[in-house]
Amino acid sequence: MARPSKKEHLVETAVKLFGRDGFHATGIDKILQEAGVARMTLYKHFRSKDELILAALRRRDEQFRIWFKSAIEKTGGTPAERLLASFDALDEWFAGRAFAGVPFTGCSFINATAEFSEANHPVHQLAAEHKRLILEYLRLLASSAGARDSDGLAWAISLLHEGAIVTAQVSSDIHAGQGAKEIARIVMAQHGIDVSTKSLENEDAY
Amino acid sequence: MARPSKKEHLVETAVKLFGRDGFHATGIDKILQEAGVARMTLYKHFRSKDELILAALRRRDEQFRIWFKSAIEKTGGTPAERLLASFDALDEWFAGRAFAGVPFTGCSFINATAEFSEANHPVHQLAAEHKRLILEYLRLLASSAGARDSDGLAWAISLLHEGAIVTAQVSSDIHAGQGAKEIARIVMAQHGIDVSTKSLENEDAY
DNA sequence: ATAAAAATAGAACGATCAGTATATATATCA
DNA sequence: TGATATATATACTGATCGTTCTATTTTTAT
Repeated sequence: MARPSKKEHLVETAVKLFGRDGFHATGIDKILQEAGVARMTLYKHFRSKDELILAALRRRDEQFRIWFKSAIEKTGGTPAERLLASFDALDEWFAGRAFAGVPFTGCSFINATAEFSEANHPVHQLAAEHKRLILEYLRLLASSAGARDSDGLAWAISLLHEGAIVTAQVSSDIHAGQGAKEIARIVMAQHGIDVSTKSLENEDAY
Repeated sequence: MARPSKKEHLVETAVKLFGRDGFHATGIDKILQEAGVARMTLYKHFRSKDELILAALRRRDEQFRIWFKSAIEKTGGTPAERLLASFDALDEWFAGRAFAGVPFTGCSFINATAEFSEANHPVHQLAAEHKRLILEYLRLLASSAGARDSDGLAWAISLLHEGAIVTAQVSSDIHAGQGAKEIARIVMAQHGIDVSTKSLENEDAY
């Protein structure tokens, strides 16, 4: 069959099923069946289920960060506006409009630490790394936005992201991002960034 | 044996193991062995594993809310101070000092929605109800504190809680509560509540 | 065309899963 | 003492778990 396909398709299927049903609840057989791949093909590419989990999460990390940054940057605003736009992106995700109509089932990395609680487990560490990479991106935006304490602001925005994700997940609150956005506005103002609705509209207008 | 014991001990063991290792990864046999209870005793009290999960989460909801409220109220401050004290309580939890030295492994209810993603699943709904009850308590505090929009403030504090919990869990950040507390101060000020460190010290002093 | 590589089907592994059956023992309370 | 819970141990389902083995077929590259 097509060379770029088998292993890749296996990982993509794993991303989908692990994300929807969880890691322990998703058996190898279900992944194989859904992907239409033979069992030995899996074990030719991966030593174990754990390695498939890691591969799936690495793929998800790549996939998510690419989508997230592009969703933010396509708005074409200032760094301050992009920080705020990140919350609009979250709501798109919550509404199931982010990844080819796949329903929102929470953040795969938060969910991963729920099933792998030991901090030194490779899966848990991969989740922590994913969050670190996003935090780094937010730091860049916060710094470009002229925040007094860009590290502190980025950390705060990240915490608001996590809060919105969990609120959307647990309480089925599709608009949690907008609520978090208002809090972000207050925090950004405190960091010396102008976030008045007017100035934002002026940026967009004409 | 002691009447108040067998079923109760089973549920408490389930709370501990489900909380630490997750729901699907924790087999019935491990719970029975750890609790020192016969298998048939479990099925005399519970129809299925799912019902044990529900019982464990109900117990955890009770246990957690009682601890949380008492940890906040023992500070004896004003309603505004209690809202801020909630973040100190979180850090106690994160440090493993809240529940008889049991290490922090995240919020069992957030973790539950990670493993039961369907919103109408009884386990997921129980998790949502738990969060609703905490939000109700925060609304009471926000209202007593004289917040302009007590619903909005309570919602914001709740979101900061979730953000702190997830940040502590994923990134092993034991002090996430203190960071969230600073954000809460800013938000509360915006809601017309005096949260200057000075006024708080004045409340405590002497 | 031929050799090497990749993917296939299918059986089997031992372990564990949730749940049931049976039969014995231990309490509780009249 | 005797009747009635309640708990016990143990073995047993049938299903599924992750993983390995063997042997065959298909694809790729020379």
